Amino acid sequence: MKKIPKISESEWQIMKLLWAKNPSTANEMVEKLSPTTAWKPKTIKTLLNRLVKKKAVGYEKKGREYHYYPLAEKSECVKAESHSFLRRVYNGATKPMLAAFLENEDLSPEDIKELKRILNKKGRG
Amino acid sequence: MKKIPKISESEWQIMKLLWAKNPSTANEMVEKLSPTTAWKPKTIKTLLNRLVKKKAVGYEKKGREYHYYPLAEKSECVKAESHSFLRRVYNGATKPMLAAFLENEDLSPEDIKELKRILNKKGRG
DNA sequence: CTTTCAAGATTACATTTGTAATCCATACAG
DNA sequence: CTGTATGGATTACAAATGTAATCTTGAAAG
Repeated sequence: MKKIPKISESEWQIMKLLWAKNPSTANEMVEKLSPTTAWKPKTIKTLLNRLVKKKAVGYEKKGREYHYYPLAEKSECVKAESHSFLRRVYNGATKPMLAAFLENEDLSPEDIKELKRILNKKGRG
Repeated sequence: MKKIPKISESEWQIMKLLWAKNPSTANEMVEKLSPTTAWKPKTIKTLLNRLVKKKAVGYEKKGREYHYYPLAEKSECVKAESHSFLRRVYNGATKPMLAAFLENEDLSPEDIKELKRILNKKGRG
């Protein structure tokens, strides 16, 4: 298993964009983030630089701009962050965490059906 | 709803101890943490101080020691941290998050049964 | 009472993070 | 060709965090 770099709260925003559209230019990301954040373009460049330094992101020069792409795998990062959360908040106990979410969060009947389906498959496995 | 202070990774360790045994002395916590962390006692005192400053923890003087107790409510902190995680990693989408955990984490047959029970109750609700 | 030792208060310091502004080089406008 | 604007590189700076050492004070020991 490769080692995944630690990705901060703000950096996660960037990574999610890159996983969704690979590759992206800095300006594309500025566009996509402008409705949801108040970040100045320079801020986004800084975050990209840090991610490059952490080897979470790579780039290729295309004309005057860079085309950035994720180096860290989404599934790995999600797993790491999930486990970190689970450990921090629930001492690593999966079931209580799931129970809390199932009880407290809104779920549509379709969601519930889908989750039951997963549980059934799991039970049989 | 009251505003809950931001609790860092390390501080969570402290808060969990205080929620589990309320109140606790600093030395009790040092004891409890010594198997799991490499923190020096002074480090733990620092974390307690910061939590006091953040109003997440209070204390009462008892003889020469303080008896520390949580001011922030566990359920509130757990909820805040959960939502933060959900937003950061899953853009706030509960179902995909649950599906990922259900599929990837180990669950005993009893766990599965219990979770199904919760889902059934939810479905009926 | 006085000394001392340990709790807590204060201070320390590097790293990470959030948030950007300024500097520099070069691809395009003319 | 030359000037300029823009993308990226470098620098900036405060707050938060991890991790702890030193200072201060008062309770306990004698």
